[in-house]
Amino acid sequence: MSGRRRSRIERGRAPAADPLAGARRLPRSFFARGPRALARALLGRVLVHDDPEAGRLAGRIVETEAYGGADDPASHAHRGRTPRNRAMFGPPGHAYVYFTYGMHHCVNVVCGREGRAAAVLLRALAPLAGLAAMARRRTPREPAALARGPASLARALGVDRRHDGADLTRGPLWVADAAPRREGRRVARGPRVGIRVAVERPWRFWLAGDPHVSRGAGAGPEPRRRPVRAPRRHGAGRERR
DNA sequence: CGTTGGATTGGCT
DNA sequence: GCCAATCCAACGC
Repeated sequence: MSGRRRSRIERGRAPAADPLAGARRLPRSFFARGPRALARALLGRVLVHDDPEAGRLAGRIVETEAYGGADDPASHAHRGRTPRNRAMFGPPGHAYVYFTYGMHHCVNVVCGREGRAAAVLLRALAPLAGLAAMARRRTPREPAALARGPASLARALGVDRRHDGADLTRGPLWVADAAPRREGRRVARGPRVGIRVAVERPWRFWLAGDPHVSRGAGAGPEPRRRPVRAPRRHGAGRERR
């Protein structure tokens, strides 16, 4: 949120000629914070992949999930460093891309400080550029579904294991600070999708009402804002991070 | 070295 | 709503 000066972005409807005009690449410092804070801060920013072949592929981040390290039983880094999760322990501002289910890739943004595992899983984007190229690689071609869901998102942007460990502050894969950021939407949160442990930690964040947010396998269509009795413990039972 | 199941998805019962 | 697809990381022996 620096007051950068730029001719006012098109207000109201505007030709999406170049949705990234004037966009700045987010610096390392932006990623140097805890996963929950970053998960929120990333909402509304734009993930960009200047693909050597497909050209510019980009979408606004509308859904994220925070993952910690040893303290987070749902994290890949829960049991320490391994060949797969090593990027999670590296410096912030890099990508942690993993392969799963024998066919899918998922993209994370590494955060926090080097040596301590933490990352934010990118779960859904509102496509902004390269829609045609994205549609070419995706099965449901409906625009709203092109990058809905972590594996769909990776597929749409052409991100795979080659990007594991990539520096987001330098390479073709980066995060832009582009307006309009949230279009007035509030940030909603709920349990992480597909996670069976630490369900009491609502570390999934999304822009309320955004049509590009994933259904969340089994987490219900539009998660409730407040599951009536959310045992919010005070004092004891408080965990770090 | 064998086994288990996954931060998922799309198509079909 | 259910389940197969399809690889391989993590873990147990």
